[in-house]
Amino acid sequence: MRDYKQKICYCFDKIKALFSVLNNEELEFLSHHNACIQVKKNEIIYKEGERPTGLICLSEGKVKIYKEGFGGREQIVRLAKPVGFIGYRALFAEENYLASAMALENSVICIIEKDAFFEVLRKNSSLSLQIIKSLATELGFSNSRCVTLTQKHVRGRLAESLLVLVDTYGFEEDGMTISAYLSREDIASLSNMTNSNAIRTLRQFEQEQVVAIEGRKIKILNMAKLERISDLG
Amino acid sequence: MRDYKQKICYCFDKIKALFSVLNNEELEFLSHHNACIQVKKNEIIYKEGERPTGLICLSEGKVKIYKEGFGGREQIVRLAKPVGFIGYRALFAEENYLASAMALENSVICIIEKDAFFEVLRKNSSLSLQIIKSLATELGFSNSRCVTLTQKHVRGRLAESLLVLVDTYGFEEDGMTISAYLSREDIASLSNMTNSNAIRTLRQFEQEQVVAIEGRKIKILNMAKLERISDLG
DNA sequence: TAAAAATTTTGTTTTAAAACATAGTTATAT
DNA sequence: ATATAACTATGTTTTAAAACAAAATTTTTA
Repeated sequence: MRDYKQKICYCFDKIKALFSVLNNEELEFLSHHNACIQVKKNEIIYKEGERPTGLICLSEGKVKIYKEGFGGREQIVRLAKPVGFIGYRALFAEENYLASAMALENSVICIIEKDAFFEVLRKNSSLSLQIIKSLATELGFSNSRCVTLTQKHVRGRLAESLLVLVDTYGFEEDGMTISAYLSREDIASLSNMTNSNAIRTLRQFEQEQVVAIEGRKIKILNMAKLERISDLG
Repeated sequence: MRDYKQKICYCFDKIKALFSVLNNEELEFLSHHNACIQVKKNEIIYKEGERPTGLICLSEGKVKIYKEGFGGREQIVRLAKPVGFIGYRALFAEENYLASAMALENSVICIIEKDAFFEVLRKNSSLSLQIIKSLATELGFSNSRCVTLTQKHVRGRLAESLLVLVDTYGFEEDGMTISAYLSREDIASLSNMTNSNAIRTLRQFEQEQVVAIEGRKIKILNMAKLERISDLG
């Protein structure tokens, strides 16, 4: 596990949005048990097997949550965006992490101490209900994604992944460039396919004028067609 | 949705075990907002797209939770055993069902009215925490299973499914016969493969003396080897 | 009990995707 | 500025699993 040194925190205000159901006193309390850390691109925030020490909030940046599969083949379970939680599953299940988290770009995270957080959680049932709802929603995503990752073909999976990227990170100002610059490797891990297939299929999409590619920059030219490819499987 | 008629309930005592954190008053309250229903083998309890009306508890029997995939290909998401909840994900996410539930054998379910349950939930933070924990645990399973279903080969997937069956339903008195009699079709849906492959691979396992087959009855002859096949992928 | 339906079984063919190989390109560090 | 490493790209071969087909068996029902 990374060595989390306490630093002066400039970002608690940002993550407040995640705790809209708390009152000022509770917010104040959490802010005193909070540490902020800058993580560099490609830096690992936590690793599979480690023990959670607190509730991690992503304040700025982008993070991938991924699992190591067979023969070192990686699968991206989830992409996190600010402002949002990461690593909460293991915390709530009282387990060690089952996945790892890595910054996709320079990011800022806040860590709220475990005990402090649970103290608030025990008292505030609105917060509990909110967490129950979001865990249940995520479980739904996970189940659905499992079906598509196993049943869709390469084209359908890649198309879906691009849509997931758009859903998660949105577009740049031009309204067509996906606002996330993943490596082909990461696109492959997200789509559950080999590197080669991700590259090849992306190239196909370009030839079909569904996307335009410029290095890691991907522009969606024909959203409707992309959705059709995804839906077709 | 099935027409849930109120019936005299003989089974609330059984499902009480699920609510160990509630006091007698709360239990009493829930028991008055509870209906018990017998469902026959192959009967559908709820379908993808329907709206949850309450918290369903499986009191007796076995139930599969499955999703319809592409080209009607079914994937079993989870197997439920008594005593346990089913259909709670959609209820907590405040969504319609994303999966369907079908009885694998004659079963008894109890349905606790939605509003009554949430009323108790809002007041009892231990119950909330318990639910948070179990949702988080299940999310972990779901993520892990997704990796194995996509990355393991047919043999590994089938071996894992047999282990899941054992984990969930255990053995008969002989200590080797899996205490669940699924169709080959269901074994295939659980292992994310075609019918033919499930049958063929099961036959292979028999030839390798890992299992013994007698119709739907499956005996595990060599657990260690089965685990090895599963771990190898 | 016979007929029909559903399920299980086995063999063959086809195909999608992985594995492999190798070259070109871009980024990083010295 | 040049060397090294990391990433991207593309072609070829191999392989695992799906698709297809058709028979045998079991279960259901009329």
